[in-house]
Amino acid sequence: MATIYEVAARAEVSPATVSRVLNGTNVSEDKVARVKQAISELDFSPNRMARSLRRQHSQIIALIIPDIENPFFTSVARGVEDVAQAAGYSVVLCNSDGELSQEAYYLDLAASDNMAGVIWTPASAASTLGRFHSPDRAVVAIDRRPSGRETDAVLVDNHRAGFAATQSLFNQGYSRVACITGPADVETSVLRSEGWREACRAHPDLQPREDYLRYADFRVDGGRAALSALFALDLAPDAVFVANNLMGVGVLQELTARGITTSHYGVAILGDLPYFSFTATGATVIDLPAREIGGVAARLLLERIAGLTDPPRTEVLHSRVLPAQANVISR
Amino acid sequence: MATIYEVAARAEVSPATVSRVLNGTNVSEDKVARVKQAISELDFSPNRMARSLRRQHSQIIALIIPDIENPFFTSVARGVEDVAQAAGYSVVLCNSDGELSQEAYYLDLAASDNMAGVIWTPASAASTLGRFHSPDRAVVAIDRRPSGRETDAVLVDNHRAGFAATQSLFNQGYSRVACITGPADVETSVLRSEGWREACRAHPDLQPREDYLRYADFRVDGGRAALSALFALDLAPDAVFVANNLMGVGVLQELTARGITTSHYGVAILGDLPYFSFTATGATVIDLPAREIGGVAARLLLERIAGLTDPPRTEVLHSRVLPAQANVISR
DNA sequence: GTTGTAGCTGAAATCGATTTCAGGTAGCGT
DNA sequence: ACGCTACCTGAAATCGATTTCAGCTACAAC
Repeated sequence: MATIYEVAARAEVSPATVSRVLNGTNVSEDKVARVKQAISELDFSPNRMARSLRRQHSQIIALIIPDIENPFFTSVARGVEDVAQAAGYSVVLCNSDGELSQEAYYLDLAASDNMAGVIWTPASAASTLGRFHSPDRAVVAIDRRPSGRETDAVLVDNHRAGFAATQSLFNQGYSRVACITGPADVETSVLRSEGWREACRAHPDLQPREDYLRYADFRVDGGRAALSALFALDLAPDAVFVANNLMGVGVLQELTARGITTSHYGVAILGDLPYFSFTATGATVIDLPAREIGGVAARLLLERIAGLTDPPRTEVLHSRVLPAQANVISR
Repeated sequence: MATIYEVAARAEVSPATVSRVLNGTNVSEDKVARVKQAISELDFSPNRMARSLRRQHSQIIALIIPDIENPFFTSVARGVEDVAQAAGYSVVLCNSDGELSQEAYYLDLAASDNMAGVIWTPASAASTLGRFHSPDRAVVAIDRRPSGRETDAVLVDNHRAGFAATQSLFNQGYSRVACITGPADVETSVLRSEGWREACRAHPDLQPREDYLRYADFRVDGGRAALSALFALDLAPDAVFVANNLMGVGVLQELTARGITTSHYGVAILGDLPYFSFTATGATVIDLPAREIGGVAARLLLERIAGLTDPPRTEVLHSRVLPAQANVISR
């Protein structure tokens, strides 16, 4: 691959001038023309490693998420990529698997690779930026916030979504509504379950039963096990609010296994599963604007990369309750 | 962030020695100790851009796929990432959207970024590596092959899978089996439909009808439209083999919309949809080992990066027909 | 005692861009 | 004519590692 020196030689200018042409600063017209000519003749494209080394940051954004096989994060990734790519940045995908050690590994990587910025879903409330923490490093949190709140964040209205989901179950006539949420040390989990709790309180003849609240792991099997445990209670609930999409799958699996249909058992799931649309699960789904979340996060990050120094901002996007049947044959 | 020079100064050795410690070559024990001490005191980690510039390739692998929101490719990505990460490489995710221009953009990027290698699903049979083509660049194709066949490839037994899927529909008692496959210029599409054709031929009292073969786009809507068109034929088919998972969703949508169930209409889908397991779609699913494909591709790529110069290799992984009910309540 | 070999070590070159610094030229005002 | 900007330009330093090259030491063999 050609270098800037070969271009310079061919155009009979100095490498500095070539660089200036590349970066659009003041160069006389005839030299610009000669350089462009040489560039195309040599099929030259600048070496990004050399550029990054000199500039002290690369054109790469790290996206750290807990599970790339969860369609929610896939859509987020898509949103991030669309915006990032349009701005000339590439996205490195990093699976933390929800583990602090993996997360720390990737943050370290982002630092030693001088990546332009990081968009991440902190694995837990205990997550920290480690060595990536620095005033001039761009960071945006997605879906949850890290322990120190000093970064930009893009969130959904978790509390309200939990409330609305639970509410809709009451409206459907159920009275003993349980809640299966994520790990207790994840902010998102807690907010969603508090939405549930509040909706229960608002219900006149019912106190929220604490044994109706189950902390699981945001995964299929965890959701399934949690529902199983709920069934073992003396007075089992007759409906359940599930705080993420995968646990929702687990719940539906368990119901199917027990031969129970959603016409007899209320299910509201926070977060959708694309391509499920043709099956009548009968569950109420609260739609999360995943792709938009990614897009907004990327935009905030790019602003930081460009040097914005405003105090941390938080964008809250809204979820949307889909009526129990709307997920049938839509799309 | 500390540099190798600061470490050298603190350990009272030359930068060269620090580098040697970092890379595990001959250094006396006491200096190794001093250097390690200094490294940990300064919390030093080497700047990967500088390293990449000097070494002429980075520790980054590009993964170019047509659709990150397709669970098949998501699983592939997961498989690639697991293997790559264990070897100290990161994965940059690139969505080509099946378009040659996007694909070319990312290949260019991989070249100008001196990425260690590329794993890709060529957008079409017309895809070429462009400027990334070079004897000492590592490349592995996944799922399909590019026009020149000079790279390693990881494929599935497309022809056989198409044959088996079709066969299973005949075995279930259907006799007019149609086929909905992908674009005609994609190798994978063609092989799968040829599997279908052969299975039809093998059936004594039936010639494969060419109007039963539909080329679509591997997407939901395309599958749906294709089935719709099949229904419009004089003698409509009574079963259909669908050549990928998303088109399978489209087909199931269309059937649901028409109030037809899979007990009256045969459906065999090549490629599964994770998390669908709890719904009894009644469709026969041919499982593809997506994650394994990614893992194998990454392994082949790493071998090339390490300098292997054998002639191009092709690994074929096997699909597996799941009986029509096995996808209910599994997992 | 001399020579040879093996193993360490540091100085300096190198990777390919960007950027600073120090001119050089041209045009304009007085 | 002289001085002042304003604008271009190229030489050289720079980013932070790796790697070559040559020198040094220590020890063994003859």
